[in-house]
Formats: sequence, structure tokens, C-alpha cells
Amino acid sequence: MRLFLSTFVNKVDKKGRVSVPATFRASLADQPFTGIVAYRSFTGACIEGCGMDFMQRLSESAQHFDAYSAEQEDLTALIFADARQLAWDPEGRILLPEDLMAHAGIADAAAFVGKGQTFQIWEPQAYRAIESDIRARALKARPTLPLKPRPPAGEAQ
Amino acid sequence: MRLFLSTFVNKVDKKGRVSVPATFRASLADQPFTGIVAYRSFTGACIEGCGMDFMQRLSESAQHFDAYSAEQEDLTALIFADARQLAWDPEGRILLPEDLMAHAGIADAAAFVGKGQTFQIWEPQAYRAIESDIRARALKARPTLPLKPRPPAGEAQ
DNA sequence: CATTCATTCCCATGTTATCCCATGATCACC
DNA sequence: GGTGATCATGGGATAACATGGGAATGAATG
Repeated sequence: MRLFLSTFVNKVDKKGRVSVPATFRASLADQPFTGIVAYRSFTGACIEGCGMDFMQRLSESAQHFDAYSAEQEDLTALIFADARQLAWDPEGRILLPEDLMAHAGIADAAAFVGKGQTFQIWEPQAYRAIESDIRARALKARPTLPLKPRPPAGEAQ
Repeated sequence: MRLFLSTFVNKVDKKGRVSVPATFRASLADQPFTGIVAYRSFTGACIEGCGMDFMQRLSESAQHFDAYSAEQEDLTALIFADARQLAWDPEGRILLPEDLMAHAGIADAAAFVGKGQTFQIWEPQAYRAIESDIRARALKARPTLPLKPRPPAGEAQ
């Protein structure tokens, strides 16, 4: 189980702790770092979340181009400089940093939204609004997603 | 946990000591040299920082690769000349050399900025300015980073 | 040889985050 | 319908970390 699926709304206690959904934790169980990586989205009022492996991939992808453009350098700089490692405690909770909460407008509840390889954390109300927006747009635009061919057998994911 | 992530602002005491963020130290824990390597940045008013392993990689790249242009080879030469090993004390603090501090305009606080494989040390105000610049640009340009394919299963982190 | 300065280690402190235990709630299973 | 297990949640205790100052060491200087 590697994908982040579904949406979970959990409470934020007065210490700023939130439970990471158990299925999300299970998706990250095989990693050495027992926690998530989170950074402020630059496209919306939410927190981007992923596993350390995804960060690793980002860093490898970034250095792959030695001729990478200024924008891409900016991008990686923003991500890595802003990303925090949030280890979860024995109960599976992380401590949400103040500025991340502020950026997403989160106060006493957080919505964990699965995005496949990554996920996002939203203020629940805000996400509900956005979600119906997206759904409405999809109804009109009918976007398509080109499928990659199946990977050779034996490669999980 | 190998990447340098997030940004930490720590104080510089009157002796010139700064705590290296604990997570950065953890990223370097598996290395024989218990400290960081630092040199003056060519691209900005900051200090470049990394682990000894990254220096090793730089030297190898410079030797037998055309991945680096002539200019870049010059750069690596300069880097090695300017780089110094800053071991941390039992509390995890390094002593910032005068000229490095001057180059970055650091007086009584230093911002450790994660860059993935490396990190930078900035005067906090200066970094804040640069950071909001980049963020603004990213918002406009909406840059994308082509992801390398996932590594074969079983290779975590 | 005494002084000055820089460097390193050692210990003390407050703040913050981490752990540990307890309680409910939900769900699955028998 | 009862019974465990898993999971989310709450609060008090504990350890980790950043930070400050002092003592020991050693090198350069007068």
C-alpha cells in the first residue's frame, strides 16, 4: 500500500498535534524516517505533504539537469528550504508548525487529502469549497489523463 | 534521513558560535568527520555548506566529467581553496570564521537554509527578502519539475 | 617568563517538543 | 449482540535542544 487515498479530517489539539491517518502512515511504513515531509503550497492555501522518498526523488530529479533553469532552481530551493520533517509520535501524531497552519488557515481541524504519490493538508471548510469547484470544472471540461503503460511485472506500487 | 530540509534561524553568540540544527547534524551522522564543510558562495551573499561526502563528489565530478564546463571546473578549484572544515563541539555548535560571516553579512543570527543535498547559511533578514522574491516568481511562473521515475521497489528513502 | 588572545570543553538554564499513559470512539469479528 | 482490536484524542511527565557563561588548554606576543 503506497498510495495516499481518500480524505480524512482530524482534530488539532491545543498543542498543535494532529493524527496522521493510519492508512497514510501505513503507506510510509517501509521508510527509515517515521514521519512526513510538509511544505507550504505555492499554488494554494494548503500544506503539501509527502514521504521522505518523494523528497529524495525531487532532489535527484533536480540535480539531474545540470543545466536546469533558474525557475527550476528556484522551485527546488523553495521546496527544500520550506520543507519540514515532521516525525510522528508513538500515537501517530505530528506537531503542525505555526506558519504552516497559518498558511493553510488551519485552526482546530485538518483535512488530509490523498493525491496519490503525495497528499495535501487543508482547512476542512476551505477544502470542501475547492473540491466542489474542481468537481464542477471537471464536469464541464472533461479532462483526460493519459495512462502510462503497465510497468513490468514484479515492480510494486 | 540524508537531505538538508527546512530553514532554521539560530543565534550567534559573542564568541562566534552557532548551533548547527539538530536535523542537519543527523543528516551528517554517518560521516567520519563530525562537522560541516563551508565556503563562500559565488552566486550570493551567503555561505555554502555541505558534508564531506559532497566535497568528495564534487572532486570526482571535476576530475573525469564533461558534465562540468571549463568555468565550472574553475569554480570547483576555487571551492576547494576556500572550503574549510568546521567541526562542531559536544553541544553541536560550530565557530563561524570572520571572513565567512563578513561575506554573508551575519552578525548575531544565522539562518540555515536546506537545499536538499547541501545547505546555505544566510543573514536571516537577507534570506527572508530573497525568499519572498523567489516565492513571488514561483507563483507567477508556476514552474514544474520533471520527476525521474521511481527507483526500483525495495530501495527506500 | 608573564600576558593576552583564541579555542575547546564542561556545566547550567529555559524553552520546546517528545514520550508515556489513559480514555473514547469506531469498526470488525465472532 | 457482544467482544476485541485499532485508531483518534487528551493531558501530565520527561528528554532534547538551543543558548549562555565559565574554566582549562594552547599558541602567539611582549
